[in-house]
Amino acid sequence: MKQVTFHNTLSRKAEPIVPTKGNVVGMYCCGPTVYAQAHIGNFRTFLAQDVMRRVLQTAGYKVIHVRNITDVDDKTIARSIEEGRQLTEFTEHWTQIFHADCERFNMLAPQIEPKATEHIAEQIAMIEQLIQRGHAYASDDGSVYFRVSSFDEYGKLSRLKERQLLTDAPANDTPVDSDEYTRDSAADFVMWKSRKPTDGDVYWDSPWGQGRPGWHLECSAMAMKYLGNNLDIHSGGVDLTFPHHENEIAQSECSCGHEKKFFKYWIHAAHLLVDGQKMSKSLDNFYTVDDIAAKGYPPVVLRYALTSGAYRQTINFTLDTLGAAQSALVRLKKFSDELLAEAGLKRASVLKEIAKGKHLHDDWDPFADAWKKLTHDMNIAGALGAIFTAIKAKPGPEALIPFHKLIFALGYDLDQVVIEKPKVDVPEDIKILAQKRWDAKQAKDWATADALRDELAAAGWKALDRKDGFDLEQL
RNA sequence: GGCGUGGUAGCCAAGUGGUAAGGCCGAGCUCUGCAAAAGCUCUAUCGCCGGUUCGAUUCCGGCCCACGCCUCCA
Repeated sequence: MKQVTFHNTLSRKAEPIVPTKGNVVGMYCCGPTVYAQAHIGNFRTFLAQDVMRRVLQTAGYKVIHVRNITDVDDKTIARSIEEGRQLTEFTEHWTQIFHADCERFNMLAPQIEPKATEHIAEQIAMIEQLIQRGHAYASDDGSVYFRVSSFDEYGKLSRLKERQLLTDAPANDTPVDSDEYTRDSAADFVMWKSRKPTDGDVYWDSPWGQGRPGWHLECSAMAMKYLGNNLDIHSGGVDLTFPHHENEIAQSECSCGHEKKFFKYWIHAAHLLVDGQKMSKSLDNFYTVDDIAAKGYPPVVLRYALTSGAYRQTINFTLDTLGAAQSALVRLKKFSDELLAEAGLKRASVLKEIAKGKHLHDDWDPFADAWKKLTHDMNIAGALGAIFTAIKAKPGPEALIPFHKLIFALGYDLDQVVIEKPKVDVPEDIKILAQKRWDAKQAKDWATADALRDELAAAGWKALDRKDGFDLEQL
């Protein structure tokens, strides 16, 4: 039974994943625009995609994971010019930081990570096909637009027809970009943007003159190139449903003469709020992995906090949830440690085997319920509940593999979990007091020992005894 | 205005037409001189009002509140 279901935005229902081709699931994820460090909201989505992939792999599918890097757009160009750096150098810098963050989160690296700037030819070819088929037109200034009215199915993903768009936008909302005026219809979107002074030296030659690709186009061209035969899953944040994904569908399906459906399953992750509001720098609730790490929480704790809620539901992130995540992870780690110690195995080697697919049997006992929850539209919260319930029943050594298969699927790097409190520098006088208490204790002079404990407490310290000594903790 | 999501214990959060998983925190107990650790136990009638039903937190209708999207955005 390797059935995995996900909620498909196209049908608005949870559907079992049936790959286009055999046992291979093609999975395209809209990746980051590399102009700054990704924030935890971005990672909420990327982490959901990572678990999605891990669940599919654990179920026995071979996943081809493609995640693009958007390395040319208004923001990357503007910021790089601001900083006086070459676009490639600038985007390379942020790409590296993105990769480092992904690693810290223990995310599986996509097998293919295409960059927009390295697929200009494919994008131009797609535009040419669209023009040929009458779905696109060039304007006088050399920009090319997709003619939305030429595609009957436009809007099928976001249910555009059922919505009444806000049309009376304030006058100053009208884009000043010259190419915006030359569109035949307000709904038409740009696929090729003619070169502007604000683009600096960023441009490519094309049949329509110098310019650069529009944002929606790269995903279409690269997804078709790398997953043309495995158009299974396409995912991203909810905000991409419209217009980004709608436009991708239009471009892609029209470019091939409607021979192919551009992806069977569209999966969207909800947004993240911080303290009940949208993250923003002005509200001082804008966090990156570094910000959370600086507060003493390793990335695995943040990963837990960002993934333990339903992926299709907005989560409200607060710093308090990190404490809960930390404590829960400690329990998982302790359980893992016990099982491994009993079996005389190392966590890394067990997980490595699982990652390689060496334990693809369906023997999930005693975690069958947890796995079932995980494969049913990725119910991570439900799965965690089932895991803790199973742990409470104190299962035997047979739990080792199923438990670690779940840990693999959830992607928690338990080695990052710190069970002991970090050692802190203890002032000399406190050390002396504590030593005196220890000596009194050894002499079974309880009265003195207790008095010294009180003194320590008054100074803000607490002694934690071990068999052969003591640790000190700040109150 | 249109479309959509959510309101479950102090906090976070699953779930189901038949009297509510789990995590965190807190409290009590057990166990160790004390403390810590560990273990055990305890804490909700599911926003409000109607309806359908033998029975609804779960279905339907209305209302209130919060939030998201409506062409920059994970």
